Amino acid sequence: MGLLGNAMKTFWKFGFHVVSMGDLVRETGVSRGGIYSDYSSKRALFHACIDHYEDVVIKPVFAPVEEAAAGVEGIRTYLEALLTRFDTNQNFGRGCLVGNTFTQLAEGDDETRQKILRFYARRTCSYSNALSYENSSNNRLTEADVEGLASYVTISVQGLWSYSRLVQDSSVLRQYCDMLLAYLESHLRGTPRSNYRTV
Amino acid sequence: MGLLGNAMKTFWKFGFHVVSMGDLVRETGVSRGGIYSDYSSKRALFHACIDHYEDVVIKPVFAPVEEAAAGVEGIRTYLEALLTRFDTNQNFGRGCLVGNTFTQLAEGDDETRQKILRFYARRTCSYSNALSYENSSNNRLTEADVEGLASYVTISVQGLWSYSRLVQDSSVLRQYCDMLLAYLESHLRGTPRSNYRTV
DNA sequence: ATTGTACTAGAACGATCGTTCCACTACAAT
DNA sequence: ATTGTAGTGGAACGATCGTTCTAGTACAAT
Repeated sequence: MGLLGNAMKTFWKFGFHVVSMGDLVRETGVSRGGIYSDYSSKRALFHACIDHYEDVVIKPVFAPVEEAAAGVEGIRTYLEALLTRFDTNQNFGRGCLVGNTFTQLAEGDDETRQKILRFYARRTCSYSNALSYENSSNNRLTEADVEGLASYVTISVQGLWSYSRLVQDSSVLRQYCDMLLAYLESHLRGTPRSNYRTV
Repeated sequence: MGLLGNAMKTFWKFGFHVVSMGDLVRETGVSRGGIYSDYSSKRALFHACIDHYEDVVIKPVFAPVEEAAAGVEGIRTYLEALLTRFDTNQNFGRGCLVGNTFTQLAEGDDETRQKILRFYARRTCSYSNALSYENSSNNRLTEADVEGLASYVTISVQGLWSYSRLVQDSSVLRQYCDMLLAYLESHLRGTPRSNYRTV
């Protein structure tokens, strides 16, 4: 799996401050010298892990949202994949590496903070595109409404990831996803507003 | 403000692992000996801080949800109070002490984990009671639906607290609350389902 | 065969950690 | 006036931290 992958897993599970270089040496199988020849510091390695996390963990599972014609179904596919992970993978109980990180940001660590902000901005932008596509069929919502809905999804999914770290089985998470998706559909797929007004 | 209050603030802002005993001495104004005469360890102090947090931070602002006839309005009042805090207080940017903590739980720290689980169980139970009261006027939802809705609120509010740590102004949080409350109302206050079926 | 590269295990560095201890002070109770 | 209590500032403890360094090994390229 490699240095980066194993380091990512370790940070993901325990958090930056809890993980020591000794832990990393043990979990990655790479010596101290080997780690420091590739990364200048524990923090630099951690930043690389965040990038790696977005590439190998988030990107594949998030891909359905980023398709041109994603719509609510794209978001549904994403959430289904998340729930499957929670059920079948060893990833259950870890939450989201990025989401975990910003609850333990040291003051003044603006580089990490900016990294995280950009991460969430990309998610929200993708949600916005997906929902905008869905909305384009009947234009029930204004663009501002779609943006608001996209932020709603970002924050809700943050809650979902967080909570997945705490609970033991995924049924409550599954129910949460169903309700979230029903909410999106009720906003986007219901009878267009104009019909309500003119009838 | 006292030892407990200042220690709580410090842990809240930076997280358990980042805060050192030296930080606590500086921030609380109490000497090392003074702290250790009251609490057996840093961890014991932290646990006391979580209890103190629930008492002095959560309980007052959460009270409207726990009233007998809370309903969705009780939850609205709670969320409004949260948003006001985010806007006016120095608490902005800290998130929730409990929510922050479980993203950085060390493996095997079951005592803290149980503390956190109980915290969220109490929130969900209160939401359930509040929503059950609202539902009692028309019994639109089953008891199981009300439970599901209560979990939905718990997870959503977790997302809200988390995200409050990241964003700079509260407008996106305010919008989130409005949408969440509208969702609750649409489930509880709409025309009873039986009407849809018989008409 | 030699050189260079990449890596290893682990010693060692200074710093800081949580914790304990000590001598001392302030002050209320007797 | 004496005692007891509670707390102070700060030294000191062993442990562990992130980081650097050294000596040695494996192996591909020349």
